[in-house]
Formats: sequence, structure tokens, C-alpha cells
Amino acid sequence: MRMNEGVEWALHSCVNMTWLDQDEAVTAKKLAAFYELPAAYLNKQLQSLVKAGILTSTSGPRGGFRLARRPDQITLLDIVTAIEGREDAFRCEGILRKGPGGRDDVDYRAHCELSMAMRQADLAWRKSLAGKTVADIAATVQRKHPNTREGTRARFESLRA
Amino acid sequence: MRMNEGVEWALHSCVNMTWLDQDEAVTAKKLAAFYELPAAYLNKQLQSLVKAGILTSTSGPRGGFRLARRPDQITLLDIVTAIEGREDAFRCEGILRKGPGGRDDVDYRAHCELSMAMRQADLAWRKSLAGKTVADIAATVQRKHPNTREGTRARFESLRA
DNA sequence: GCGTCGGTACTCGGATAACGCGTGTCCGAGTTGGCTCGG
DNA sequence: CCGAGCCAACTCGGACACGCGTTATCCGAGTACCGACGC
Repeated sequence: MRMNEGVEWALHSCVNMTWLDQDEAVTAKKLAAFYELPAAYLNKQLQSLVKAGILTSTSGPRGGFRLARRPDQITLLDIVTAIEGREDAFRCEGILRKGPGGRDDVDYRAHCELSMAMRQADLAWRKSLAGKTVADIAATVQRKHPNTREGTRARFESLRA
Repeated sequence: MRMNEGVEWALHSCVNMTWLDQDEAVTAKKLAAFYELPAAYLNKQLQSLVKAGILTSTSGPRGGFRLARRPDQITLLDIVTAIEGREDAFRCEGILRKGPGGRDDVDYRAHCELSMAMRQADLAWRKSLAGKTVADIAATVQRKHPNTREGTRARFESLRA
């Protein structure tokens, strides 16, 4: 049960975008260079965020990505599910169907006690992620490191070359 | 972020063992036949449970697996971590190290806000799983389907052939 | 001088390979039970 | 009839292939800017 590497990249990229003006787009190449990541692959992850409605993209010169809505309207869960997909980590394949008294017409995700317990844990995980927004993260970072905003903008500027 | 298929097998197998007398061992072949699973592969998962101290194994005729301790002392988290491993789903690779002001001597799992948020969610998940024991599951099943114990034992007997 | 048109460079977007891990299988080591043979 | 020793069958345990998903990369479609040309 390993989470995709792209999740970490997407999270940090989204937080980085909060330091920029909402109307200025950042290219995938710059976002990748910021952390020395492979640009083409990061681009793939950003596309997932676009499909999920978290980012908007613009083609051509002066194009790039920008947040589709305010940072306090983007939860960590939104980003994670955009990259990882919506389905639960635990897959109830309904093996009870093959056991004694098993029936084909029963949805065991709603009747198997183990499946329900796993689902409940998954729900707790999701609830925790949904409780934090990108804005919350940015605010905490800003409080602990007051010069983050300027430092980040400066680095993006230096990558303009 | 897909959980191993073996987790579901291990969970159901452990619950099934609660219906049997604690001193009688069940072979991997029988446990597999119960749900029509591949025996050799299930055996692999059971070995992981043995290494984790959840089951004990006996070789030779009349051998097999049995619970290493009382069902109320085995949490779902124990089983899941035995199969999946102990590490978190989210891997903090410390990409901040490559960013502005990044240092190699900092443990970013304890300083990166995003990493901590993800860790907190993981903790909520673990806490939920640790709150339910195999005995809890068995008790609920027994209450909803009072004939489960006898039905399970009967099926194991019929698989003796 | 001003507007329009074409070219060019730049960006995203999806299609395309390579690697790694989960999945599945097999055979050997060890042990217990039963059978046989001798007393 | 009883006991000891040997054989055989059964079980776990780890070593060995296969397939799919993640990881990584490349090239084409589309667009905005910039310059040139004509009026």
C-alpha cells in the first residue's frame, strides 16, 4: 500500500502556487525545476489536477497552470484523490460469496463486517485529509517561516532564465 | 494506493480461526479451499502473520496454523501491518531539501507541514484499525448470524476429505 | 503611423516505453503418524 | 501381545517466474506573442 510519488509533488506544487498572484500562470517546467523533479512526469500529475478541477491550464507562451479556486477551498483530500483515484485502498472482493451461505446478489461491502471496519478506517483517513486545506498549510508555513513567500517568488523569478 | 489482496484473505482467515478450538491447527490448504483461494499464495500471507507473531505454525501431519493469542488481543491493525508492512502509505521524500533554504541535515518528516498532515491522517487510519479486534468482528458476526460458528466448523470438517 | 497577417516559439495533452512490485507457483526441509518386524 | 525402529506422507518455508501498475519520456495540437508587410 504505497502512495504514488506524484502526490507529494502535487501537494507541494499547490502550496507553492498560493504564494503567487492568482492571475499569473506557472509552467510545469518551472514547478519541476523548483524541486529538481522530472518535468514531463510532473506535467502528468498536474493534468490530473486539471481534470479534477483543482487547477486550470493555459497553452502557449505565458501559459501554464494556476489554482482554479481559492486555496481555502482546496482540501488535501481533493489533491490526493485527484492523483490516486477515488476508490478505497482496501478492496472488498466479496470472498464471502465463495464461503458457506454466500450469495451472488449481496453487496458485501455493506454486509461484511470486515469490509465495513476497513471502510470506517478509510473514512477516518479521508476525514482527516478533508479537514485541512492548502490555505491552512500555507498559513502555518508562513507563521513558522515568515520569509517563505518572498523566497519562493524569488526562486520562481530566478528560474525565469 | 491499492492495498494488497492478501490483506482481505488474512483478515477473513483469522476470523475463521476464532470459530475453531484454539488447540486445533488448520492447514493453509483448508483455509484456502474455504474461499476457493490459491493455497500456495495464501500460505505466503500466513507466513507473514507467523513472523508478526499473530499465528503459530506446526509442520508435518496434523500440523497447520493457529492463533498465537486470544482473538481479543489481535487488532485489525496488527494483521494489516503484518501483510502490508509498517511504513506509512505517504512517503515523504523530503523534496523540500531541494527547494530554497533546504538542508540535508533536517528530518522533513517532522518539519514539513504537508508531511505532518499526511502523517496525522495515517495515524487516524491506524487508530481506527487498532480500535477493532478480531474478537469484536467475530462477536458482531455471531450476533447477526448465530449459526456462523457451526456452519464454519461444518465446512472445515467437510474439507477434511 | 497603424492595422493586419503570417511565422515562430512556447505550452499543454495524450500516446508510448521501461522498471519494480504485487501476484502466483513450485519444490525442498522438517516432522509426525503409522506400519512392520522382532522379541 | 508389546515395543522399537523405519518408512512414508503431509505440512510449512523459502526460492523462482509472470503480469500489471507506477514511473518516466517523447512528440504532436493548440495558442499567444512578435515581426513584417501593406495601406
